[in-house]
Amino acid sequence: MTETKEKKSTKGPFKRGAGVGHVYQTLHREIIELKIAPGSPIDELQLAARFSMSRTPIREALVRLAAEGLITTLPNRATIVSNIDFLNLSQFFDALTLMYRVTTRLAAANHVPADLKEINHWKDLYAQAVESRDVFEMIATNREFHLAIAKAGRNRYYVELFTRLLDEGRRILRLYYQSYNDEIPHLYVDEHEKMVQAIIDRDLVLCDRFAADHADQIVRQIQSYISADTRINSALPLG
Amino acid sequence: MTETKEKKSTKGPFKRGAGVGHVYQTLHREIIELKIAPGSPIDELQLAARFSMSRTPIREALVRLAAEGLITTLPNRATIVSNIDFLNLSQFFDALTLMYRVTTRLAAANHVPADLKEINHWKDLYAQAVESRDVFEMIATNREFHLAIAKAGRNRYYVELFTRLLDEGRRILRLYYQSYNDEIPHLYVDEHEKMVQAIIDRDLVLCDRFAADHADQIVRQIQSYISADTRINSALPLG
DNA sequence: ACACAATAATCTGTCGACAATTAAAATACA
DNA sequence: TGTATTTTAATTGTCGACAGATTATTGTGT
Repeated sequence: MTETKEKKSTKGPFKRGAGVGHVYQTLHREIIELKIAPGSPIDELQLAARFSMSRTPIREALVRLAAEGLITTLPNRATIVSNIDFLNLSQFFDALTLMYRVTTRLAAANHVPADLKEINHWKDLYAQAVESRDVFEMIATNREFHLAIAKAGRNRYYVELFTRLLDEGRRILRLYYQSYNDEIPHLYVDEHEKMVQAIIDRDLVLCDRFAADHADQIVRQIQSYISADTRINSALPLG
Repeated sequence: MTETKEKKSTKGPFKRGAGVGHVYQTLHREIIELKIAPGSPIDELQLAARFSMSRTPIREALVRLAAEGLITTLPNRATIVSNIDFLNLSQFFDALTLMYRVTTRLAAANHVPADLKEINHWKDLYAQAVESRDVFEMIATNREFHLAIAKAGRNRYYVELFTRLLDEGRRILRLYYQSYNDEIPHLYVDEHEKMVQAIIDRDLVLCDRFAADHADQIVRQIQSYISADTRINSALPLG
């Protein structure tokens, strides 16, 4: 046999228990990228057919997503993609700002050379996305950039919370990207540059200030998007 | 029929989908309270027999616990209760301290009268537990006290992270309660009193300082427990 | 024509069983 | 006797099917 294990058959393309992870990751991305709109019902049978597997592993993936708050299960009724609760956005902004500050500070304190390589990698990709005016790529690379900083800070609790917050932020930005303005992203490129330099210099105070400023920028941007939004009732929960 | 719905039979004491929640809560508590030791294997068949239900709802509860990090699933092999990783305790201390400070500050800013009632309730219960020298009750009520403060702060992201951290702390304290000293708890009673007063006065600065001090106390306490621990290899992961 | 009740359809929650995989036990061999 | 190899056992991951519950549909009465 030239190939020991690639696909055990045409039906089951995943080996033993890898399917759940695949379903989880796929749905996660589709929810974050608003491929599935908030409030949309999730049909287990449909997913089972789509991924060509039983409902059982599908449900396990859904339970994971529910634990993360990405989907909401109405008991005995449909499970839906969680709505973005615009009524409590201040909680989100507050936590996001704090995590920006804390993770950047910790990165300055704890980073090793390998971390800088990763951070610079995403910093460059973000600048590149700005150059080519690819809005979705900007949103995605910006997330990875700040997540790389968080990982350099070496605190799994912060990394976990920050990941959730950045993902939530991606959903909101996607929802309002229509009014995206390409002045702001260039500003972000500069701010990213300054943050990285402060991390390299291990200047905690400067990191904290840059991170706070950066967070304020993003919060203001999101707020301006929302207030500039013209769609009627776009912010109302569907349920 | 005098009773419309209580138990549909002697076998299934829970109605439609309430079983998973029960299993989750029960296992959660048993893990937190160290009824099940870290590293212990979790047998699905055994749990299914114990709760007299199929493996399917058991597995869903386990997936939830795994998402929370309380259990670890080795693929195709046993799932075990997660070990406390003593190598990265500083991450835990750092995050715990930050959450103490942030939640107490927010409580000062956002609390309403009903919150104070809840906070005072648990403050009194803690003091009472100290009086009766019930160590486990101290640990439990202390958690509820600080969680009540966090809830008064009205930020679900912080409440969620803080909950996880406090639970992790409970596991560690349980592991080392043998050397519990009843001088410290009295100090905590005073500190709790001062924190509540600062919250009532809406004094953010004072809240921050008291919370930071309180966190430092607890961190020092845990650290002293660990260094005073005489058991050989008690801090080593089993795997 | 509208409100209400009965019925049907659809989807979730649960179950028992089978397949795949790994750990343990038994056997063979040096 | 100790080590490698096969066999057995136990346990996880997956499946198809059934039962309970909710929503949509149809039917009935005023």
